[in-house]
Amino acid sequence: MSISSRFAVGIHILSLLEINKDKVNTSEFIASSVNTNPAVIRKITGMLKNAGLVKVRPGVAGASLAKELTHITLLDVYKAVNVVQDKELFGMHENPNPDCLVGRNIQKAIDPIFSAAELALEKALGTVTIADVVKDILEKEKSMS
Amino acid sequence: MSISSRFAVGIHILSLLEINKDKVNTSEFIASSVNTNPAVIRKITGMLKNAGLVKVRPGVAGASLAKELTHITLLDVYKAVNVVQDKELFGMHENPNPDCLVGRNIQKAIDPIFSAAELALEKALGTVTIADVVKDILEKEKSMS
DNA sequence: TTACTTGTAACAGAAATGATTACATGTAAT
DNA sequence: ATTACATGTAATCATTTCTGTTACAAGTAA
Repeated sequence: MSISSRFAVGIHILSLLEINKDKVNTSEFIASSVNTNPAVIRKITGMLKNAGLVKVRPGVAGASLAKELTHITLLDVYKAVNVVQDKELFGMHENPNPDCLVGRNIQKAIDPIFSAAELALEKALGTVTIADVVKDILEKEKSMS
Repeated sequence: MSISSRFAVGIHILSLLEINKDKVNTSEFIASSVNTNPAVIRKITGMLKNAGLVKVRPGVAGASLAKELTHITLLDVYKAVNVVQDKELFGMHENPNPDCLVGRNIQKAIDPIFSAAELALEKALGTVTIADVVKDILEKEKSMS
């Protein structure tokens, strides 16, 4: 089981919008870079738009960043594309037996632990910005020559 | 999307084995506490056994802990029940376009970031032991009276 | 031999993902 | 206003994963 690739695609889109900002980034063009269907891109771009990360307008070709590179963290993207509902990274078995000491207390015992782990994950994502990713992409490109 | 509840169930099983260690913990009994099917319990218990966390024998009723409480971390359980393949917590879109600057570098750029986040998650799980969970369960029980 | 348990495989329904198609809606240029 | 083209969105489909369920072989002890 993996967290939906929407997250990775979201990062891809935002990086592309920056690196290719002088041209018109249609869903079709972005789709060709990601290697998927334009409708998939439009859906994800819509989510990024709702989160205030991207500017797009119906009927008008092209998307662009709505915020500064350095002010968009991967956590923002993660939250934007809804890959994990809040406090639900870890699935919990429902209805453990209330007649059992363990059954009636396990959820309350585990919950804060799962929350802490989830928070650690999000904190890690919050320290990286799209600017970092873009920089890295350009560096990897250089080092290929 | 959530990580399989096998993880939570695994924690439940191990806690139960400790708290109920004076009795015989058959898959049927455990299943009644978790509120699921015995076959599900046997499958998960089998995984915990393979990881050296639990003792079970074919034909002989009951399971028990194979290690000390304080030496079983939630990370051990997490790894044991195979809810997430190593380095695959975050799904990645396959085959981005190699003819695109972003497409051909995005994976290498994102990979270490995803790994770091995954590591942060695992580190958080590594700091908690089954002993902590058991203690918490007993405390929650007390505070209910 | 009997009674019971674990180990496993097979199968089914439910939910999520990603791709695809289709089309309504919106915009701008002619 | 008409035309050309892009976005927004819903519907559908194949695939995968999960959880539960059933069934049964194999192991153990009385």
